Amino acid sequence: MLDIRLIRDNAEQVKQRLAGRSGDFASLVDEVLAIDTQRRAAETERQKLQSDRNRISKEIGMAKKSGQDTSAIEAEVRGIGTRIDEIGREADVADARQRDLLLSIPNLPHEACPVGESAEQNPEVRVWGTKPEFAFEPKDHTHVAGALGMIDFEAGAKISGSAFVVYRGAGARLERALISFLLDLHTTQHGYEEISPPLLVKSECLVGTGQLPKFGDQVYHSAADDLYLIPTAEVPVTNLHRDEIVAHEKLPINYAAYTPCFRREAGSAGLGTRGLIRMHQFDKVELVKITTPETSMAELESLTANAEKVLQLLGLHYRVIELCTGDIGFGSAKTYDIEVWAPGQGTYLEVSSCSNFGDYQARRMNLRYKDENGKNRIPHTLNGSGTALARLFVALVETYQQADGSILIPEALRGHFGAGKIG
RNA sequence: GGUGAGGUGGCUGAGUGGUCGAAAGCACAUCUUUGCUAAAGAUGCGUAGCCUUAUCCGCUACCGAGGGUUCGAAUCCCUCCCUCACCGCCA
Repeated sequence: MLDIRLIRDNAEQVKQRLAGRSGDFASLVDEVLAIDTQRRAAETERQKLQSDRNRISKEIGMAKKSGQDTSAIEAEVRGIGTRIDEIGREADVADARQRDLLLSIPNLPHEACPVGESAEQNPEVRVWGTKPEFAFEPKDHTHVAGALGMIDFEAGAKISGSAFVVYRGAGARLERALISFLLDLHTTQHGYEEISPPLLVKSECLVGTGQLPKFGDQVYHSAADDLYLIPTAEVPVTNLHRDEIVAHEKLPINYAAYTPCFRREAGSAGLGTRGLIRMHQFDKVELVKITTPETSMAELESLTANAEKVLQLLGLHYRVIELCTGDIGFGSAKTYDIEVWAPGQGTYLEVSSCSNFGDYQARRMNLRYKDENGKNRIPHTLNGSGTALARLFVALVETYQQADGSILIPEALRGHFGAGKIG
């Protein structure tokens, strides 16, 4: 959520920076400005009337004590009460409308965010490793892992429908090994605290991180309980500190969480047709940071480096791209995507999206921190996958497949997996 | 799911209709004094909104949440949520 004062005082600048995004938000800014004027006028009027009522009510109390008749003056205050109700409703409606509008305006892209219209203009930041060479035609992971009995799409479809999968045997074990490899790496080498959160959350959490109200059709919802299945651990983990004032000594806060992620993928083309690449449910280890505004950009670099380390240790070729203003996520101010090479696909797959949200999420969830001078300030929040599992699984299987159909397990993972190869 | 007890400021905890945003204690900050690894005293110390050139002043709201009664609600009434205990059920 943007600061209404920022919009009020720098409307043109705000519009200009939002213009870099895809979509037109200038009219929303105008609308919020208009409602803000209305809201403040009503609020001022209401408070003046309340002040009158408080004063007169006090006089009634004192008059009654001294035995005077107060019926005339009571009637007068009744009139004020009616007026307060009327103007109060007006103020409340305007206030709610203003909040709705603010919640549907995306974050301002950071000055450091490259300007561009779409994904084609995302600059490549760096490349690690090289595309592996094969003495044979590398196969798709569905064939390699399918032949070894590691994944079963038919079983997934039978139980839950399309775009669900059952991992089994070495596949299930590989998935589990990856999860503990990732968590161990981030908690013991990178200084993150491990979190295992609930997978069902209240709507407030989704508003806090920005999925609601705009993207409600992408999350699973249990109407009977009004709870939502998390689309990413970002939601419960960042909201751990919703409505809190955190002491500055605690910053930066670093959390790592493994959770399954649930996404409806409504309207996604090609859902489930490319093996494990786009599923309704997938595992992910998420990294979340809460930092001071001064350090958030440096923390974005370290968070991204922490995620990259995963691919380096597994010996997987990848590239890092920076999202341009036209491609950046709704709440993000600056984002790096890490894309791993999948030889069987002949393409790079996004396995991590590392974003600095600035104060956008923190303001939505009323998260603050007390600085060195005892002043309440709004911290910055960041998150990134470290990394998504299903696609990591794809890259691993496709990169380490052998001519005989077996899969080699990279050195770094052998301790967790308990073997050097599959098949 | 049932029954009972509760939800007050960073914490503990008073407060059952009228100068209560709320006593007191603890914690914290600044200052003073004695002195020295501590003690005593003074002062200050919640959040948000409105007004405003202003983080001054002033005003408003907030005592789990939302409604209601009343001239006036932390205090009375209703609904809901949460915590704790016991029972039931259960991985």
